[in-house]
Amino acid sequence: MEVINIETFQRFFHQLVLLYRPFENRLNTELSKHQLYRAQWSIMYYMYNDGSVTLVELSHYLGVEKPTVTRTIAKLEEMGYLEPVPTKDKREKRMQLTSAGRKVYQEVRATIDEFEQEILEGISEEEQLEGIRLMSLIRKNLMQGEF
Amino acid sequence: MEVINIETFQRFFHQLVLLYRPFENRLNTELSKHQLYRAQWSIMYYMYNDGSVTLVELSHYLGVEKPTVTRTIAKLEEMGYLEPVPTKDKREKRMQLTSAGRKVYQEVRATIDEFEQEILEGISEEEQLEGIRLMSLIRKNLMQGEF
DNA sequence: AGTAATAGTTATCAAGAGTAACTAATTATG
DNA sequence: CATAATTAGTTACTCTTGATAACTATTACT
Repeated sequence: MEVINIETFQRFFHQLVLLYRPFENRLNTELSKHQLYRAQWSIMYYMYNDGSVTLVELSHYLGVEKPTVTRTIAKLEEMGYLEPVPTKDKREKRMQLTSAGRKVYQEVRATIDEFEQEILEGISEEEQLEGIRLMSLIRKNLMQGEF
Repeated sequence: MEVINIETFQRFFHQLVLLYRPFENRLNTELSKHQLYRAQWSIMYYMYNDGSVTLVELSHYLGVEKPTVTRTIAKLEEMGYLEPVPTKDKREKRMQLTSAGRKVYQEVRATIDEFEQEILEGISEEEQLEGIRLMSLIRKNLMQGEF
């Protein structure tokens, strides 16, 4: 087993920073074809996979504050992609995708899948899975104590 | 060898988005102890390792537009961390860290190293190196054709 | 019943990035 | 060599996405 080299630590996170900007740029380019932004897409993604969610759930999941979620949700509702789901607790605002929202999700997903496959070229599924594992581990370490 | 599963593509990039936000939050918290921001730090990092650079070099390296670099550089110069290096080409603005800049860099690096080691807990150097390799590969795919 | 905590909103601010349009300097071309 | 094209950087302006503080309404706790 090798000794942990301090240079590795540096390079890992610097690389993350360097990767994220071009990635987000490209993602936004794809999303703009559907008049959507990254923050909106993240919420639609979560809802498509997990059904109805409250704003607090979203806030925890995305790691952003409640006012940020309120604004993005309001915009998506205005666009007709989200609708409220009645709940017992009257404080809660539970939302789900409308049928229009699900339709747009599927269209966007087709575009995004294409672009993602393109930039993951030359990377095996095994490597990708290892990457996912790494990222979720780091995320867990980061969120330790938050929320 | 396994067949590439479409679900893996989705999850990889969604995981990247989910990792980046808490990471940047935490990084900014560390940097705020030194009155610095992420964008400024990225530039200092690049300069410390690569010596003097022009704004265009920075723009390519960081994947942002020139006006963004201009602004950040101006702020760092005002703070006394950067100084211009004379060049033959009078259009160019070549910059390097001042001694104050190098001093601050080293101080910040101590803080950042600590935090990075903390959140990379439980991840072997081998895995980290694999992660770095993956990220730079994807970055290369992403930047294909840009610039 | 009265206090705590929770969910969400409103208002305001800031970082950081982009685009368009520009100047000054250098290279290329005809 | 003179002029056109390219390159480096700047200025002015806009936008997205996030944060904080202070608030209301509802629910849970003691």
